Amino acid sequence: MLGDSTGYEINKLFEDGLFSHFLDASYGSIYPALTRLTEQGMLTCTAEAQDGRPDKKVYSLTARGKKALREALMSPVSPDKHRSEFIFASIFAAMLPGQRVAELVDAQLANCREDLARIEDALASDIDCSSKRFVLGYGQVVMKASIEYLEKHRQDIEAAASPETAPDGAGIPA
Amino acid sequence: MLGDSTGYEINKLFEDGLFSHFLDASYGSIYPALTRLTEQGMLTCTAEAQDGRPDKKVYSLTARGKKALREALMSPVSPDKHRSEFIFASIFAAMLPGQRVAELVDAQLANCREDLARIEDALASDIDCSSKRFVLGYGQVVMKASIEYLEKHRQDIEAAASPETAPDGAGIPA
DNA sequence: TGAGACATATATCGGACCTAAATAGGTCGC
DNA sequence: GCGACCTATTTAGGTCCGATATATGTCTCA
Repeated sequence: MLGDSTGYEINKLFEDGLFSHFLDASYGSIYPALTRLTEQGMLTCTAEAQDGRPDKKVYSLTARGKKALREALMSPVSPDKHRSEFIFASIFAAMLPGQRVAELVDAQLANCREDLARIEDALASDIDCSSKRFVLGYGQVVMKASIEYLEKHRQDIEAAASPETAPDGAGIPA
Repeated sequence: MLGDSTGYEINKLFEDGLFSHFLDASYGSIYPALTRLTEQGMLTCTAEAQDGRPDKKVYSLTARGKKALREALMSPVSPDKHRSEFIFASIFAAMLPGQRVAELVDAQLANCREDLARIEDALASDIDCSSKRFVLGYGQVVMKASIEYLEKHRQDIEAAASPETAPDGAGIPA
């Protein structure tokens, strides 16, 4: 729907592109899906020969594929899922040394800042499309809120860390 | 680590409890994991007979299990994953009727508000544990930021919706 | 000029995980 | 007494991810 594309390019969309913050899909899903959708008449495939590399297979959405997408978008959407190993580790801060907790917060902050930078780059360059701006703006406010919270409250979780003195498991929620 | 528990109770932790916003796991993961961890000596299991129901199997973390948890928490954590079908649909707002887009925003707002209410209930009742407060607080600010953004910018995505007049696909990002 | 890192490009295996249903009875409200 | 919902475990089926294999081009830096 976003234009003719190869599996490789679709993967990049999920890794660095417009989709990267709120969506995910990997080669193990993308290539089998392209094959299946072509068999079902949702896509057409044009192979372009290249020297020294596998053929570049460019896929295009058919009218039927577009109809199927529109129908899919009319059916109920499931609620967001947000998974965080950082949060998981934070729950058990009381059994970790303070240094490790600080390290976890630093890593989380670095991830958020990187994500925010990527989003703001995209916002600065492609201000053309309103749905794109809406999606990027959503990611931006969520990342900003996370960063602000971590900066303001990191001492709370760092204080919860178990120094050598505290007994194992003291302070873990019941 | 959070106390002796059954598989059923662990599931509730992921569905409504402390873990529900940032983590997920279902019976299909929980029960096999409990069996495997018991075989590996990470857990012990005590079956309590109940009339008319399957035995209630109460699992307890062993010293070895606790050590393995601590080691796991010292190994690198992967970055957060945030998946949203709402965002996916928003990207294609231009091929949907305005009514459908408004419906999607309403549903997303309802989900966020429900989540926020659950978090704030938990914050109001259990203010005992600092790591718990930190985790709930993180969820709270993220949900608040989402709700605020949706309320302030919903007209942007609703305006991007394709009325009957616009051609299919006009306004979809390139 | 050469080494190493990174990008292009597709494909697939193994395993982890989720969804959903099956099973069986209990409690609570109306 | 009926229906809705809660307790409690188990598993079959299918989807999806992570990692790797395969081959080659390009860019950087010494």
